[in-house]
Amino acid sequence: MMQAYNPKTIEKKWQDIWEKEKAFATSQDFTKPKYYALIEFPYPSGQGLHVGHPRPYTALDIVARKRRMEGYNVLYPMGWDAFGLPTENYAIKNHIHPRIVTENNVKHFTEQLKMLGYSFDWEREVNTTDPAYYHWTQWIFLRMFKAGLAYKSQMPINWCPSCKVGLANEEVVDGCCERCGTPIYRKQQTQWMLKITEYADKLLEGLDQVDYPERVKASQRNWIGRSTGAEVDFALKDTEDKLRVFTTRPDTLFGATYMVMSPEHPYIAKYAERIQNLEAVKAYQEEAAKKSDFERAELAKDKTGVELKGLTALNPATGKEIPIWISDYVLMSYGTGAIMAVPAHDSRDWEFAKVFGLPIVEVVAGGNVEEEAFTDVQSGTMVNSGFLNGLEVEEAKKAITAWLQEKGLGTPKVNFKLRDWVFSRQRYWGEPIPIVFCEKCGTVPLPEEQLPLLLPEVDSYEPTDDGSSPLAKMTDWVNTTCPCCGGPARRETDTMPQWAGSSWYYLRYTDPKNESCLASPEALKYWLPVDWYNGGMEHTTLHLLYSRFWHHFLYDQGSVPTEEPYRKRTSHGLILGEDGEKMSKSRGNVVNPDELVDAYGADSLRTYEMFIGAFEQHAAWSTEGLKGCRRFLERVWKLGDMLQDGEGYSPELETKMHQTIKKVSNDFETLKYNTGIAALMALVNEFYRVKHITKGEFRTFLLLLNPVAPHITEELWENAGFAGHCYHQSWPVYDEAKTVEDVIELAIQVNGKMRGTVKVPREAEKEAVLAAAKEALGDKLSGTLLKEVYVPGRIVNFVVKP
RNA sequence: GCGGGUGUGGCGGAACAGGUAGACGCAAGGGACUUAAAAUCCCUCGCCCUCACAGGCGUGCCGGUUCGAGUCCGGCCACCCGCACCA
Repeated sequence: MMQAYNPKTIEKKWQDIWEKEKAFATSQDFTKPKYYALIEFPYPSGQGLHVGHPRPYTALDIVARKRRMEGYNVLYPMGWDAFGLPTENYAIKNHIHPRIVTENNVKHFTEQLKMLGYSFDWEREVNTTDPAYYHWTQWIFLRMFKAGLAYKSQMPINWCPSCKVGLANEEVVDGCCERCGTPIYRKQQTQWMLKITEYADKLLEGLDQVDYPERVKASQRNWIGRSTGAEVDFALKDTEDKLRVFTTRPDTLFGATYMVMSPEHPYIAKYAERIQNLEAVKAYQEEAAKKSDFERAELAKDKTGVELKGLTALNPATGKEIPIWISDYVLMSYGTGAIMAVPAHDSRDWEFAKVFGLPIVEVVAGGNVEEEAFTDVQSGTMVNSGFLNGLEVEEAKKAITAWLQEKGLGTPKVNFKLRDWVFSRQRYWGEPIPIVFCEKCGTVPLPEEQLPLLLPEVDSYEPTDDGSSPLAKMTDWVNTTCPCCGGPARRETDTMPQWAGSSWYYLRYTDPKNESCLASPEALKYWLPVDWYNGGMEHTTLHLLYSRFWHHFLYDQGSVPTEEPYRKRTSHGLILGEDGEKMSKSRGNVVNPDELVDAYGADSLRTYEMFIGAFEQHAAWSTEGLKGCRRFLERVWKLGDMLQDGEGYSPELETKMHQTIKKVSNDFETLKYNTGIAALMALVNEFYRVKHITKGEFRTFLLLLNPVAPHITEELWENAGFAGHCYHQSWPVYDEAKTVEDVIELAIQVNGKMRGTVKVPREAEKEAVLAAAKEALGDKLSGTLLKEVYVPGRIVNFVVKP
């Protein structure tokens, strides 16, 4: 009888051995087959890890450990996405430098991760706040600037009055700041922008060549929001001017009975003199400006607007004079900021027309436009549309577009919902933007040799109410000389958003200490693309899209060898609190991994997190369930007591062994960790049932369990006197032929209902099986036999008429 | 509204490619061991009827295909997530 299972001592013991032996260091041998497994690097918050973190980390740790045993050179790195607001806010509140806060948090996270026994290559740790790292973040920015993809723009931004920072559209949720929940409002400010829209099509097309879950691809496509249609010019009556609109339904042009401009449309000022009801118009504009985007959307139900009296347009198809309205249901930021309204075939226009009594003219037959807008494009025939009459919608689109082009009235056009990325933050704890403003030379990029541009020490990290960065107060730093002419110049004082550093970190892991480039071409060529990238669904439209954009750009620059960064992406489900609600401090349902590891051990926690349920689905925490996994490992621990000599598998377990190797091998590849572990539990139950285990069986079992529970398996391996360590061994192989029993139990049905079973040799002839089945049924089989169904290895079914 | 997903015991969840629904685990009940408790071990565990055997019902609902449907097809319902006056 060996000692009791004590995870505390054995886990520490093996973690020390792995560290000392550099057990999981990535090989520099580029001739070996490679495998790059990546998990999203964490933001080192003050709270430390919660039980949600280990789920994806363990999942890919299993893959990484298995791949090493299969002979791959594995890169499984870890790092820190350490710039960001919470650290800065904590620093402000407690008067500590954010760098110190970050160091402490990173230290805490590192201890926690090491305590869980992950096989990360800690030699390749990266930290986005390290100047040696953000050197290259700045470098990429400069490259974008030189390529014309980074530009400064005076524009309304999403301003969070609490964080005192401008936000990207992606960071605004329900009109509120994603971080603090404060309602945002629009504020005019000069901002750095990245032209992600230039890559909209590439980002869309790239999705076809990668292995992402459908829901991830769908949200990216939806976010990019490509729509095809046409731009059409409507002449303004009694002017030389035209009002341009974008429409996806040029086929309905004959039904355009009025037009609507956004309240921000420049024509309102341009034609102010003509507008007879200018006061009412201005009042409406002011009202609209006061509303946040959120309020605009919330009040969407009721259409409001004002007609521009004195300014009308001509429908190019009908030649009829039609009124122009302004309404906040038309957005200045999409299309041309103006629309042609076709109330019969657009539900928003229909509602507006009903409110203001505007004419509704049906041009696609098939619905009842008095009741509701008919928006179907699949069925329906053109009517009231001159030369389009009788055509189907799709044909009409082509015909009218050709006609518009011929007459010089319009052109085909593609629009995207995707907007350029607001890249400035008026904050301290971020990468300085390496740009200088010179009166003579204008906006000047810092020469690459001057990188990294270090974040200067400041007295206060407080953001300013006027919207300028804390760096603006550092006059010593701000005032500099122009790299171009040597004259006086000022530095850009905004910093980059947190998304910058995380947009390329996976590249740095391949060559983390390189001082002359972001990573050597040899390393990139060998390691890219990332073979498997797991992360949260919440990063699907932000991080994942941004990093793909940077990667496509770097590919165009010749800096990386692949178009797409990630070959395969998976998303883990959240771990919810025991109450089934999302874990949060305010709900008080947060579970701390430190206490769990202390009470049950890292191997138990790892096993439970993988056993908790389907990996891609959310799962509620259960400490009872964790205890069950600890119980399983206790049973594993005691297998040693039943150990018998024998290198092979005992006859009664041979099939089960081969089946289990097959099942576990497959399940660990396909995110089905829960059933893989279930198979290992079932195998242990078998060992207990037969009350013995051969050395050969024990070896195989330990190796299969090793990626999940690495500490206990190494300890048992050593205790059993096996040579070397588990992590030196090859992954067990199975013989397909031996995964099937020689004698199988067949189900027997009568008229499709289960009526019994029969044991027959696997290779038995049909006649023999049917005879055996009949005998097994006995007098349960009565009536006229109509049909006998025998599917070898599956089922026997007798169809009878009673 | 658009897009994606999910519905199976008291619970988390299994079920290859249409072939014995409920693997594995949790909880619960019973028993053994113990002065006792914990731990451990053994048994039971979808619902109804039955002492038991046998039987009937059962994978959100209705219908279809099939010898046979949790799985395929058609039509619904409910819930969750993402996006949303994007023209």
